[in-house]
Amino acid sequence: MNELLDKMLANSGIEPELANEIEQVGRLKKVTAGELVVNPEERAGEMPFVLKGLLKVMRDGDQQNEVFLYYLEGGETCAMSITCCLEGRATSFRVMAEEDSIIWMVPVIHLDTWLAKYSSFRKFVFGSYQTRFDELLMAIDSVVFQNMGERLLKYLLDTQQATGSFQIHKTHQEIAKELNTSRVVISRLLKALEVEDKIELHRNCIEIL
Amino acid sequence: MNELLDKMLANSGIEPELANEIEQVGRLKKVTAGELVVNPEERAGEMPFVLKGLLKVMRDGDQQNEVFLYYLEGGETCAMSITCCLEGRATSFRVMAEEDSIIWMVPVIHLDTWLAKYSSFRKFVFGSYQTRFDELLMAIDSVVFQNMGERLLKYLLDTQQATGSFQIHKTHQEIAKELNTSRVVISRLLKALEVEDKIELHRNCIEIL
DNA sequence: AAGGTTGTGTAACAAAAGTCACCAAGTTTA
DNA sequence: TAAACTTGGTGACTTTTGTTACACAACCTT
Repeated sequence: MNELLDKMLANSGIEPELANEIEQVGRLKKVTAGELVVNPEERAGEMPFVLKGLLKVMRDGDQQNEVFLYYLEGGETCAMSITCCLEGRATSFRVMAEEDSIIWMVPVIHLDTWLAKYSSFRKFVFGSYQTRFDELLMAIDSVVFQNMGERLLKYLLDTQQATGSFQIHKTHQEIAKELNTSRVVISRLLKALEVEDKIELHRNCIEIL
Repeated sequence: MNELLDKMLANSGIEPELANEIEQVGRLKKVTAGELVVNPEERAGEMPFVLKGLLKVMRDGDQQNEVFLYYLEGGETCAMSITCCLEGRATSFRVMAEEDSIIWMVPVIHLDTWLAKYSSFRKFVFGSYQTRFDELLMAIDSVVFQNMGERLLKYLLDTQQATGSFQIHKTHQEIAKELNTSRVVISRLLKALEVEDKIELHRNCIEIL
């Protein structure tokens, strides 16, 4: 019935019986680029399996500021959503669709049962946690140990990696927001990267060389 | 036999049967202030339950730099050690004894069995994950959204909270290292905090007012 | 084509953070 | 007790990052 889901679950090492259960209780959600997937306000109690597309996870600050944490690609799940839903905590982070995406939303109610029953599910969930911890730690690295120029380059390369395209269709203003700095700073540093022949600048588009 | 352990496990909502198993397979480890508890090199495959004392978790950079992430107090466990051991990954972070501490070390081999068998253990482990995620996110907040003066104050207050003492026995150099900056910067900012009557400076000791 | 909007480049300046140099007061060691 | 070392204070300076202001080109709308 749902090819994408079957494929993703099989790839994640999840056994057919559990895959069937996941298929039974979940629902398909399609989001378009820019749309909010997990709202910090509404605690939907669902865990997202990314089937196709690209999501990005952002951390919100006290003011209107925010910072990019990492991308969630097809086949991945959002570990923070899991614990967040489980505990009903309101830790403020946002998951947004970076591209049009297809997601399988599963009520977290079933989590405990599956964890008890399926070793493959335990492996999957703990694997997700490990990956997310790594991503968060790398986010910390980049903020603590790198200067803005290095952070920017890393961001561009991460984006290239996640989207698979060497053309990044974002404005300087958008990038500035994700790195929690100002547009002028980004323009300046991008220009420097262009002089170093690492990128090429066009309107609404940065090309990685 | 081991009062501290029994108390901690009971407080964590772990049922007697599991508590008994944990008691059977673990070993007691005493560390003195400054000692390394989890070495990024040696993958011991053990999960630490902090019974008494205070540990701190640091992230190592590429160079000799490092940054403080959070404290682990009595009754807590190190979620990162769990996944790290499970997956055999070499994510570079360090757990050190901030005070003389008593830890119950448990081989991670048993984790999967316990997760399948005990709902209380699932609750405990996921609770730990949630707490650690929160701490990491707060670490990111403080680095991304705050300036060095605010970070320093937060660090002092966190330390006061964790140790329970209003006197922090650290040199400016040590604090500088934990915040990945230089001694001069810390001395300057501490002096500013003293002028604002938020702290009082002594040799080898900062007093929170 | 005119007029508005958006995106980018850049200069000039301000603030924050990092560096270097040196001094002074404690502490330890010989 | 003198010498050596540790710790902290401070001035002067540099670098990095952030801010303000403005010019201009590309794009869109009508």
